[in-house]
Amino acid sequence: MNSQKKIVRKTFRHGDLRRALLDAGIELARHGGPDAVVLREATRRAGVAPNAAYRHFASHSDLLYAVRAHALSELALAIESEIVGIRRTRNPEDLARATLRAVGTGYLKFALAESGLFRTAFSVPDKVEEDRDVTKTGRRGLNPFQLLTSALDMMVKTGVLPKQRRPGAEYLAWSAVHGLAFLIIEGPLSGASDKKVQALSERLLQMVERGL
Amino acid sequence: MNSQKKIVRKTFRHGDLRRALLDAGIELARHGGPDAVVLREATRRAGVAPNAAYRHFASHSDLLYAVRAHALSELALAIESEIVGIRRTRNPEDLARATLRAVGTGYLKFALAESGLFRTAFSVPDKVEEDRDVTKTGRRGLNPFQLLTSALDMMVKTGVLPKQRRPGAEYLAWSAVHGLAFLIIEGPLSGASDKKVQALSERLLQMVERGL
DNA sequence: TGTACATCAGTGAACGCGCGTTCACTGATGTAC
DNA sequence: TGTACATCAGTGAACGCGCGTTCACTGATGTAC
Repeated sequence: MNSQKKIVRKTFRHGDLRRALLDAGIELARHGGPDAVVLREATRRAGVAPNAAYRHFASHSDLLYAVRAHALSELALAIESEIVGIRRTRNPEDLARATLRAVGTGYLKFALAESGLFRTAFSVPDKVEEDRDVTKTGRRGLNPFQLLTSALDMMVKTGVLPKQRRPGAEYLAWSAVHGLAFLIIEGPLSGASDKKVQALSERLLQMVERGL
Repeated sequence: MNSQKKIVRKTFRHGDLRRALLDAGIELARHGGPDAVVLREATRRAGVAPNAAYRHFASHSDLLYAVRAHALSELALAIESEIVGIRRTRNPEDLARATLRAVGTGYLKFALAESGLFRTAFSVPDKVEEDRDVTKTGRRGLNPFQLLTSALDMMVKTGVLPKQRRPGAEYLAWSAVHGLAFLIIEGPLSGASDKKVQALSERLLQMVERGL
């Protein structure tokens, strides 16, 4: 039933229970989304009594919040690794365009590969724009939304995107990509082949680039 | 706590308990989304013992399914009423374009006005493409997805959308609109003003039209 | 270097909650005669 | 028109479940002397 990874401790003290609970929570989210992040199950996996969790998290939602932050951080890392993979170019306009696409591609790849974490990341409304919470960022200290913002800024700087079209552009781009992610992981595209998903992703990103 | 609309029956038999339970379920979904559709609460609102529900629904998920179907139907009606409101034009190309926009506008308006039902409608993956379930349709016998499809077909017929761009176009349009709906009701745009939402909606639909 | 003690991480037991679901029943209704 | 009876919608009581959370506790650890 429950995949009880009961860990037998030798010592009374755990060592790093907070970390262990968080890891268990992340694992639960990875496989079952936000609803699977159950405090009691996390303590079971850490091999500890249920109430021990309250030494490290004020409440269930406190744990869930930490798991969500981690999920956002992993998403940021996925986007960054896509940006790093852009092939070199002298042309700054091409680079700007490629960066925006990389943000979208990274986002979609993560949604597909880690749909549980992805769903957890967005299971609660969150003002990510000005968020300075470093547990939600990747290596560059930016959260996923901020990575998108900086890509769009680059497009303006290089003249690819007219300045007057910049305000609000992040929401348009985000909408398109997030919507496709939804259709793929929870909607009618959930059974579609990788090839079809791949093709739709590319066309969607084209649409955004052209339509912005 | 619970807004107990306890109905006092005079007769032993209820009359139309199925209908009453479904209505209660819809009301619950309207205010709290899919998780609020609780079988026991529906029976409470109908003024009936909890197990009475089993005369009319095989299980909790059976009830939830019926509520979802209703939500999809209401969404279809919202879209249709937007289509009906298109101002007259002789130009079939303009009409086709206006129809697609109406589909998007209706979708977004419904998501905003009835976010609980909207979330319920999409709380479970569903193959809507070939679905012939009439409890999910509007007046024209089409579900929301099929209304979108027919709008795109119109665009091809009038030459607004090149034929080779037609396949898969529904998923691109749907992605953009659904993503914005999400950002508005559950995401970072949840606190945004109506004006801002309105402006973003229009720009998004422009982006789709131009980018398809 | 050894000992007393404060700290506080984790224990064990229990709580109330609300859920979906099953059981054997009761009593109003419609129908056959 | 009146009566016996089958039907089946709704009742009442109970089930097991798993959850988040609280309580008074215990015992390993690090520190002060």
